[in-house]
Amino acid sequence: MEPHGVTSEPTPRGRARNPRGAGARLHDEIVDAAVTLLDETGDPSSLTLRGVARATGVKAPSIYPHFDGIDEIVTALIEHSFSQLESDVSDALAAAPSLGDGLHAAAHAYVRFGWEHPARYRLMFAASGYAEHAVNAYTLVEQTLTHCVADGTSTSTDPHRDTFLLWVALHGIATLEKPGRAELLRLGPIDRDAAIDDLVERLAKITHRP
Amino acid sequence: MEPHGVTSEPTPRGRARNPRGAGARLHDEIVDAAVTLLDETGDPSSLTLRGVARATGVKAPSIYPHFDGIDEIVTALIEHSFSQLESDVSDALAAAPSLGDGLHAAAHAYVRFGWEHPARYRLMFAASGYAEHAVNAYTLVEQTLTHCVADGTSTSTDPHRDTFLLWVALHGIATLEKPGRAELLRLGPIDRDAAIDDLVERLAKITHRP
DNA sequence: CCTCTTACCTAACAGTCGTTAGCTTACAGG
DNA sequence: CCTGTAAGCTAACGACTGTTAGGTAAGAGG
Repeated sequence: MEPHGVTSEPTPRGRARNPRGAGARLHDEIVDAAVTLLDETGDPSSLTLRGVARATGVKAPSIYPHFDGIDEIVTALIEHSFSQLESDVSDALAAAPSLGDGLHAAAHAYVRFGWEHPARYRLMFAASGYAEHAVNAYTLVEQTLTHCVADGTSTSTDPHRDTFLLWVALHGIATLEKPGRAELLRLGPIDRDAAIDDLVERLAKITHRP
Repeated sequence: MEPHGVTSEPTPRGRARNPRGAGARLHDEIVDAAVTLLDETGDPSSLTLRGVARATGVKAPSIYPHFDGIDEIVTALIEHSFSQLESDVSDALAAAPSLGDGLHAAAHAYVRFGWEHPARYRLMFAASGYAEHAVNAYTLVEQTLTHCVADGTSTSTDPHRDTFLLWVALHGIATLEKPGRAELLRLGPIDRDAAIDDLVERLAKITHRP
């Protein structure tokens, strides 16, 4: 480009341009940048079109070929996050040696997601319409609990209701922050991980793990 | 008022001015306006200095004698809301005929606040430092639960931990929205109010009410 | 009646935001 | 090699934001 190269960067202004057919690659880069931007700032108001463009390494107008505006980006971010949460939960469930352990592992995986991405977790459930996304992980847990009842691991008489109660409680603990907040609350030290196990045992009526 | 009134408004531009010594009255009006603004829009990003001024019926610079900026207004809003929540809970507790009923009533009052002011409730717990505010209502519940144990209404062996579990679960249900969201979730109809009672009984180990 | 302080205002600034219009540059197909 | 188009750019707009500087009107004290 420059005859005798003082400027060695591939593109003089802006970022490295995507190759010919791969313009769609920017679409995913934008969502990823929005995710890390939200995770790092912790502030949903940082999700502006210009801010996301900046985080992507792109000028603002370059967003428009891929998204109609910031709302579409946020929608994509939320969908991306829900599928991440869902696979976290189902992976934990699948990797466990037993159904009871699976429920415990799934509960921990769920709450961990909330602890590790607090701003994103809040945004996911702030928007109305979270129900459609959450339903997959939800029915997964409900089915597991039903199987637990069948094989005697759970004494639940209403897996449908108990799944709801368990999820509500986990949702509550997930919106807390993970570090020593309990001490800040002057409650004395409370082991959060043990609390999750307690909730699973009491609300899903799972007998103590062997 | 006016001798021959074409202009009937007391002050030609702006709002009715406060009387001489009562300039501090605007301070509370600003907080009230911020509260209703957030409750009505449901969007924390509507809490701008100019927006709050508009809702108060005042021009933007008139805020500065009372608050250094929007952050101070939000802080005042949060403190106001926590004391409202606290009095809601303690009123419910005090009005109940028995300790067990009191815990149920307090739980319902707590969740109702979250349902009726969703954006405000979220903002209250989004800011770090909510712990200092919540601690009052919290210890109130813990003491009540301890008394329940003493008089046999609860079989809890660890009121401290069980208060934490109960609060976490209530916090979870409070961040849901009140209308038929459960149906939206395709869970089939779940009675939210009955769910609250379930949580109180199972987590605080309260025996069924007479 | 006069004055001075209180309570609030207007005017204006710099910065950020979303959005449109139009330009530049690299590369694939002929 | 030439050309067309894809990929991303610059420039600019109008609207909104926080914030400062300085004005105006009303009412209490003298």
